[in-house]
Amino acid sequence: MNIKKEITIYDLAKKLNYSPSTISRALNDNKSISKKTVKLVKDTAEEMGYRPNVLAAGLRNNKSKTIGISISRINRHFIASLISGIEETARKAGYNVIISQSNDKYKNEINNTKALYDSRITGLICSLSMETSDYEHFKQFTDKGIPIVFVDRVPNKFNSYKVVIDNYSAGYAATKHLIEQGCKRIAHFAGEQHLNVYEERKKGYLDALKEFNLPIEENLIHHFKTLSFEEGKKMTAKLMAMTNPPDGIFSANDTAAVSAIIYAKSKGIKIPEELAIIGFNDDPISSIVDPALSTVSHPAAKMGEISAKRILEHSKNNYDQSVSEVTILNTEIIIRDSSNRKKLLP
Amino acid sequence: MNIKKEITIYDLAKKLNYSPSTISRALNDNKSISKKTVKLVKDTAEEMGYRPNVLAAGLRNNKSKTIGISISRINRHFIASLISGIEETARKAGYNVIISQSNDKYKNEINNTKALYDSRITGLICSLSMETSDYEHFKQFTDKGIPIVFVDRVPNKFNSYKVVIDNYSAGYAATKHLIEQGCKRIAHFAGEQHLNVYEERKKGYLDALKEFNLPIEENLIHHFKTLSFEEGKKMTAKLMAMTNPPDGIFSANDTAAVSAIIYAKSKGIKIPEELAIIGFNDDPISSIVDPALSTVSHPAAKMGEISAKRILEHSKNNYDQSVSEVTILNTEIIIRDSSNRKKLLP
DNA sequence: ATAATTAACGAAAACGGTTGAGTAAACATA
DNA sequence: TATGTTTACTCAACCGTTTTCGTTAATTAT
Repeated sequence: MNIKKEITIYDLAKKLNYSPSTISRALNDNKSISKKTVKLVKDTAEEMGYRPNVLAAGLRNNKSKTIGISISRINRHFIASLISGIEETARKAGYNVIISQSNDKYKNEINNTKALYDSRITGLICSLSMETSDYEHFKQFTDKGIPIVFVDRVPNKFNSYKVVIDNYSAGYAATKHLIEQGCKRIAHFAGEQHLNVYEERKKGYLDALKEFNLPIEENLIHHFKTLSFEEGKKMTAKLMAMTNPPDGIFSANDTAAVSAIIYAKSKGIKIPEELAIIGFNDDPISSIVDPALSTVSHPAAKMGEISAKRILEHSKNNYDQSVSEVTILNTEIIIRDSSNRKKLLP
Repeated sequence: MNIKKEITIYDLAKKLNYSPSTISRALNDNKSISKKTVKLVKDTAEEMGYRPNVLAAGLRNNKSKTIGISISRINRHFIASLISGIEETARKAGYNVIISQSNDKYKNEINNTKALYDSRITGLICSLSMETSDYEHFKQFTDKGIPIVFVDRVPNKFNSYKVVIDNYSAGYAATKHLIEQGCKRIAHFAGEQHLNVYEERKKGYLDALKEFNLPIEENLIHHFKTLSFEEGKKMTAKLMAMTNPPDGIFSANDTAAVSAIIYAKSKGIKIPEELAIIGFNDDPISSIVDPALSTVSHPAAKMGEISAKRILEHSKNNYDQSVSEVTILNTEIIIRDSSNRKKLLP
C-alpha cells in the first residue's frame, strides 16, 4: 500500500522549464500567456495527472469556491428539491456545496453557520430554523462582505438577498378556492407565527374570509408546532367532533392536510362534499392520497437555482452588500379531488 | 460598507506575547501547553472573535475535515435520509459534508468525483449512478489512501468499504410473503440488472419461487429503466390485460408499486384479493396510498451514519486500504393492506 | 534608427495554520 | 554536584496557489 505523491504546479514547472507562476497562469487561462504555452501546460497537466488543490487556492484568495447551505433538515421534499437546484447550478459554475442541518434548532444553526464561515464559503444560502428569531449569527458573514441569500423562511428584519414565494397571495388564493367551492366555515392549520411563511399564509386566509364576508372563527384556527401527521390527525378529530364542524380546511402544509383526509375518510366523512381540503407544498404524497389533495405548488428547485445564482453574481460583481434584493416567485394552485366540488356537479 | 479584517493566530500571538505555534497548539488542546495558557488563549480567541481558517489547516495537512458524497439525486426519500444520517454524524465530529449529484449519469459522476478530490476530502461516500459500470474514477482516491465507502448501490469488483442491506434476503422475503398470502403467479418489476441492488432483489424473488415450487414465467418479469410512476402504470396495464394476469406483484421500488395500486384501483381490480402488491423502500407515499402499500424498509439514515463513521474511523486509525469491510444491515418487511389477504379472513 | 509599447514570462512574497526540532528553565535522580 | 528528565515554549520550514512587480525580447510607432 504505497501512496502516490501529489503532482503540483512545481512539478509541472520543473518538467516544462517554466516558472510556477506561468503554470498557474496558464492553467487559469491568463491572457498574458501564449496560447501555445497554455495548451502545452494543460496537456502535460492532464498527462501527469495534475489535480489542483483548491485548499491552497482558497487560502490564497481567502475564499473557497463553495456555497454553504443551512436548512432545517434534508429529508423533506421541498428542502431536498431546493438543495438539488442549488447543487446543480453551483456545480455547473465549478462550485462545491456544503450542507448543514439545523434540525430546526437555533443552537445548531449557530454552530453550523460558524462551521460554514470557517470554510470560507463564497456565500450562504439559508432557510431559517423554526426556533430562529435572532439574526446575530449572520452578521459574521455580512461583516466580511460574504453574501447571504435567505430562501423560503426568511427574516423580515435583516438586510440581504431573499428568494421567496408570495405566501400571502397563495394563502389567499387557496382560501378563495375553498370559498368558491361553497365552503362557509373554513378551518386553518397554521404554523409557527414568527416564521414569515406561516404568518403570511394565515394573513392571506384571513383576508380572503373578510373579502367574502365570512366570519373569522378563532376556534377554527389552530397553530401547530410542527404541522406533523399526528398533530394534524388529532386536530382534525377535534374539529370534526365540534357540534358545528368546519366544511373546509386550509392547511399550511401537505402532511397535516393528508392526515386530515385520512382521518376524515376513516370516519366516513365525505371529501370534498362534507369537508373540502387544500394543503401547501405539492409534496409527492399529495397526489398519491385518495382523494388526491389540492395544494399550492412551490417552485423549489427553481428557488434553489436562483439563490445559487445570486451568490455567484455577487461574487463576480461584488454588489453593494447593503442592498436587499428580494425575488418573489409565483405559486400555483393545484386543484385535485380533495376540494373539487364543482367537478361532482353534472 | 467596510469589511472587517480577519483575526489570525498571529494576531493572538502578538496580543498575548506568545509564538504562533503556541497559539496553534493551545487551540488544538496540545498537551505540551499548560492548561493555564490554553485557557488564556481560548478565552482571548473568543473575545477577539478569532475564527480558524480550515483552508489553511487543510492545506498544511493535505486534507480538509470534509466528507464528500456522490449520489444520483438528492430529492428522493431514501437518498435524502441517507445524506441526513451522514451529515449528522459528520457534523458531530466536526466534519463538513460536500454533496454532488450525478443525476444517474456516468459522466457527471466522473466530474463530481474529480471536484471532490480537488477539495481534498477526508473520504468519499458514494452510491453509484445508474450508468456506472466502470470504476476507474475511484482509483484517484485509493491511490492516495483516501477511503471510499460505497453505500446501497455498490460495485461488486472494487475493494473498499461497503454499507448495504441484504437485498437478496429482502427480495426473497417479500416474495415469500406474497406466496404465503396465496399468490400463485407473482410478477416482478425489476430494475437495471447491472446494479447490485436490483440484481439481488430479483435473485431473491426467483429463489423464493423455486423454493415454493412455483414456475418462473419470463413474461411476468419486467426490467425497468427507472422504475418510475409512468413506467409502472404502463406495465401494470400490460400485465392486467393478459389473458392470465398475475395475482401478485413484487416491485423493486415503491414508486412503481404505488402506480400499480392506483392503476388497479382505477380498473376496479381488488387489492389485495385479486392482486397483492409489495414494494421496496418504505417511501412516505407507501403509507399514504390506499390501500397502504406493503414494502421493505431500508434503514437509510442508519446507513448514512455507519458510512460516515467508517470514514472517520479510517482517518483516525489509517486502516489498511486493501481491506474491504462490508456492513450488511437488516431490512424489515412491512405488511400493509396492499398484500394482507389474511387480515380479510374472519 | 530610436523610442515606446507590448507580449511572455520569472522572482518572491503572501495566505493562515501546523509541526519537527530545538532551547531554556525547573525539577528530579543518582 | 553533575546528570537526566520534564515542562512550556520558540523557530523556521512547509503546504500549493496566486499575484504584484519586474525583466527581457520582440514588435510597432515616429
